[in-house]
Amino acid sequence: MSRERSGSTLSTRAAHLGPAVRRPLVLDAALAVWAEHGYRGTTMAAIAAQAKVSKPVLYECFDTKDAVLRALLDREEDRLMRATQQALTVDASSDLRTTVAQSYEAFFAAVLAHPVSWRVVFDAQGVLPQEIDNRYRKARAVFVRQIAELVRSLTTSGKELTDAEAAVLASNLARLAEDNATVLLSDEGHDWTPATLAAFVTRVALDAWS
Amino acid sequence: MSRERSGSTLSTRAAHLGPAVRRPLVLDAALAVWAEHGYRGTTMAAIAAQAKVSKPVLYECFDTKDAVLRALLDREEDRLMRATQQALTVDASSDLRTTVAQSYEAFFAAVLAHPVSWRVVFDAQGVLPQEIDNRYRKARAVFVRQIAELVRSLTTSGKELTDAEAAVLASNLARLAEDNATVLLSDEGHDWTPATLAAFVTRVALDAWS
DNA sequence: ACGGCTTCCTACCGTTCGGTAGGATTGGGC
DNA sequence: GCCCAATCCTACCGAACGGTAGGAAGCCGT
Repeated sequence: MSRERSGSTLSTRAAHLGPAVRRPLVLDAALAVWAEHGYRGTTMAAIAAQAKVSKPVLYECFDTKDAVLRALLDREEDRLMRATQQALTVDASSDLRTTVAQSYEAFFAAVLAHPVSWRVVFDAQGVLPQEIDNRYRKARAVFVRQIAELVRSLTTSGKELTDAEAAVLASNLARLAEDNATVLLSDEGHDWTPATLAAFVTRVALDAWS
Repeated sequence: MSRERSGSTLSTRAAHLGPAVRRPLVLDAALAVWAEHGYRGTTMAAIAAQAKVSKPVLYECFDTKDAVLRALLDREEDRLMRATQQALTVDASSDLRTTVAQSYEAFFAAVLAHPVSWRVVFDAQGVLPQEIDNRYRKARAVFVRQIAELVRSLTTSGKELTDAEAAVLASNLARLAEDNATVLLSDEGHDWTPATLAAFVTRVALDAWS
C-alpha cells in the first residue's frame, strides 16, 4: 500500500529534452518499473515517476499505454534476438545435434546477460494477483516433484541422474505436457490424438533414458 | 465495449437457494465467464450476470474475489488431477518409457475431456491486453517456424519428419528453452551454466534424432 | 393470515488507472 | 532585455472495478 510518488507532485522540474530525446529514457523507466513491480505494477503513473517526469510528458512521447508497451517489447525482444540469432543461423557444416546445443547455449547466455529483457519479453510475471500466482506455482511445484520422484525411481541403474538433473528433467517433462496440450487444443492440432501425441513427445523427451 | 448486463438491473428475480446451494453455481458461472472472456474479463459483475444473480449474492457465497478464484482453481485442478493421477502412480512392473508415455496420454486425454478446466488452471489466457498478447504469440510463432525450418534442414535422411511433427518438435524445443531459462534464473539454478544446461537439454530433447 | 427470518436486489461508495485541459516555466533568437 | 515557441507540471475527468448499505420480496411456522 505504500506507493511512493504515485503520481503527484514532482520535487524538481525535468530538463527540456523533447519527445524524441526522452523516448528511450521513458522505455528505460518502463523496463525498470516492470522489473521491480511486474506487469501489473507497470502503470503510466509509475513509469512517469520512475522517469522523473509528469504523465503528460509521457503522452507526448507515446500516444497510449499500449504504444509504450509495444515499443518496450520491440526493443527488448530485439536485444535478445540479436544475441541469439547468429547461433540460429544454419551452419551446413555441422550436424543437428551440435547446432541445437550451440543454439541453446547462446540463448541461455543471452538470458543471463539480459535477465530483465528476458522477463519482460517471455516470462508472464506479475500479471496475476499474487495470491493466485503463488497458488499456481505451488501446485506446479508439487506436480513437478512428483514427476521427479517417478523419474528417479524408474531410471535404470548406470544412467543415474543427479538431483539437479532430475529436477530439470521433471520440469521439462511437465512443460512439454503443457505445451503439447496447447497444441492439441489449437486450431492446427486436429491431426493429433492423445495417443499419437503422447508417443511423439515421449520420443522427444525420453529416448536418452529409455 | 458492448458489455451486456454489466451489473445493473436484473430482469427476473433469482430463486431462494442460499449460499451453500448457490456456491457451486457461482463457480460454474465463473468458469463460463473465464472460458469466454479470459481472466481479465472475469469480473465480479460479469460472474454475477452469468449466474443471473446480483453482486451482493456473490459476496454472500464468497467473501472476496480472490476467494472465488481460489475455489474455482481448486475445483478445476482437482478435476484434471483426478483424471491423470492414476496414470502417474508408479507401476513397478513397467519401465520408465512406458510409464511416461501412458502418463502423457492420460494427461492429454484429460485435457481434451475438460478443455475449459485446462485453460483456467494452466493456460495464462487473456491476462494481457489483447494487442500485447497477439504480439507475443506472433513473435513466438516466427521463432518457432525458424526452428522448424532448421530442424527439417538438418534431420538426417531416413528419419524424416512430417510437417506436423516438425512443428510440434520446434514448439517443444522453444518451450524447453523458455523453461530452462527460467530454471537458470531461479534461486535453485545456480548450479547450472549456459553450457551445462544446454548440453543437458539437448540430451533430453534430441537424442532421438541425433 | 401474519410475523419474522432468510435471501435477494437496486443504488451507491472509494479507489485505481488511463488519459487530458490549461496554465506555468524555460530557453533560444533577435 | 524581450518575445515566442517548445516543453513541462498541477489538477482534474470519466470509466471500470471491488465491495457495501439499506430496503424489498419471498418462504415458513404458527
